[in-house]
Amino acid sequence: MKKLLDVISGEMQAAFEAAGYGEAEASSQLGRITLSNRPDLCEYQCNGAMAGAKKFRKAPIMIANEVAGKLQGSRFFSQVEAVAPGFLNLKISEEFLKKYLQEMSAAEKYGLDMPAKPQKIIIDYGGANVAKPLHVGHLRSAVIGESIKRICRYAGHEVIGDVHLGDWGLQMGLIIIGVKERHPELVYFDESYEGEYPAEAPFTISELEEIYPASSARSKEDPEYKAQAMEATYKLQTGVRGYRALWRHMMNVSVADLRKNYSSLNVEFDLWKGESDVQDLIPEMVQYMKDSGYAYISEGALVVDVKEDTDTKEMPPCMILKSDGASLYNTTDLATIMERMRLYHPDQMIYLTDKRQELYFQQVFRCARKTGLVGPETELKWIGFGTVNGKDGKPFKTRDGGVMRLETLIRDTKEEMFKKIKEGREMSDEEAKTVADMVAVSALLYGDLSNQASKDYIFDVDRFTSFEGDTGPYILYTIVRIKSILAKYVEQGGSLAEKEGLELQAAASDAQKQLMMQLAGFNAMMESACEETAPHKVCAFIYDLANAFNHFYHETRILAEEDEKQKKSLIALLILTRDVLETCIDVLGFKAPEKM
RNA sequence: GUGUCCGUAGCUCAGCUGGAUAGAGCAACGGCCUUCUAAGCCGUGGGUCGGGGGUUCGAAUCCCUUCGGGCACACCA
Repeated sequence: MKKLLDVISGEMQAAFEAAGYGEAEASSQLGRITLSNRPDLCEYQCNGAMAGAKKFRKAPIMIANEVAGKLQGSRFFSQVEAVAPGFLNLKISEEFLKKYLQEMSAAEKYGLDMPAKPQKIIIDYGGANVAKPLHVGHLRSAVIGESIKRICRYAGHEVIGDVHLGDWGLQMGLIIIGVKERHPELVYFDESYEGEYPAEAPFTISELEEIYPASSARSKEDPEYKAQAMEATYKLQTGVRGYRALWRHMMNVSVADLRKNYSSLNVEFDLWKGESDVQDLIPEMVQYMKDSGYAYISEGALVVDVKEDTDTKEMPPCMILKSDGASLYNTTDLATIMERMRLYHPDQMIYLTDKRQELYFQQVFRCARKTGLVGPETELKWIGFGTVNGKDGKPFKTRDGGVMRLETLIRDTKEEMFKKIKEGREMSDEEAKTVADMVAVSALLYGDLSNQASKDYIFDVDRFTSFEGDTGPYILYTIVRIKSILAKYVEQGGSLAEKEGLELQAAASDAQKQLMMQLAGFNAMMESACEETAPHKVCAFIYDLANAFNHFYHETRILAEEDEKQKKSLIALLILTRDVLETCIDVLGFKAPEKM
């Protein structure tokens, strides 16, 4: 379905042409219509007359007048006005708007066109490491990645989400020796042991999460300890049985915990792959890079040059192997790219990481292209997100200066929300708990997603969980309000079934028209949110939509409407508003309760 | 040092393919619940869009410069 702005821009363009301003190629944009930035004067505007003034050597107001003349009686506009110095101020026809929304209601995905060629997209997000607790920073990667995945899916693409665990590096060695230190008697460390290893893990998730930071801290001060960890890492990677068995336990315990945390945020991955999955591909890849002449030894390390003539900055080579011959992050990432190309041959791979990794991904992407791992038909995209800061503007910490665990954060937010609900509403504990969880998730996700991903942002739980303003709870409240009216309508004997003559009529008030205009922008918004991988656009849209609805709500008696036809029209509008809002929060990753 | 991102109301942020009077939320103040959820709605106050220069009929938006801040710059991930 054509976007509303495109429809009316087409009409405007035709008017420019009819008035004799169509022949020049540069004028093809003259008819472009945008939302008005002066809602007191008009609903939409076109500035083409001013843009064309120079080209046609004519005063813009004269052009505007001629174009406006061509549009008198247009079925799209109820008002076309040429205003100094050359603005074309437009009001849309209620009848046309009504028809547009009727078509939109009936259309698949509310009029969002599906791509001619759906893309296969792999999105790598989450950034979780085995045996390391998730913290606030992981919230961003998970939440933004999940939303981008859902937006692209809704827009008609095939999207595969991969958590891509950090499960193979030195951190594993550190944990192994940490475990060994605490429980040297475990069979995993007995190299002469040949029997079956226990099925039960010798640690819980909390123990694991305690071991890693302790080991990590110690390795920084104690070179001997670090050497042990490196040796353990080596043993694990070369396949020592006991170490592998221990590693599998770490994986199982940790992945179960990660799943739990992610699912409490409605984050779901299709793939739980990790660095370990591509280890077997590394020798082959390294050999290929050597044989093809791309890789060479520099300062002892194996590297691939990724400089380009147009670079204005230093571009260090992409390192494939360290000088001691060991693999590193780059090696695994390149091997993963190779594997993904073989298994899925995606049209696009999207990586979501902290923005500090920008240069690193530039190197890896260039290397992958230069060496032919990725062909020109596959797009590599990196999305960097900003740091999560505390109210002081510095990286977010707990009160005592430690790292805030994601689990704690989610729990605190849910508890806080539960309290607020019990204070303000009559609700059983059980129901309040369910509602609080939903509202808390909306607060966290909306709080994050409404900011532009690339920017740092201040994480302020008090603000996100606030009942007021531009927040997740406000959006949910609006949806619940609509649901409540619809429920009452049914209670009073109405029916929401499609065949009940719930036909949208032309707007009966200005507030209603504003709401309808806002709804009509859905397909354009969703398309651009997908193209630009920008969940915050969805947030901005539903915030405007919720405002438009609440304004309309306060001016309009819906259930008390006496004209039956008009009442059904209002109900149809409510249904559409609810559905669009729910579609939007679904792509953001949260849901609305029935009551709150 | 090189590169890069950012600087908009007291605070948190939109707006940036150039358009008319720069917008929201919070905070402050004032209204609106016997009527569909007041977690709402309406209103008031609050701005050298970091500074300077340029391009343009027109600049928060484009270009240059300058100040302030964040981040990155091969054997970490």
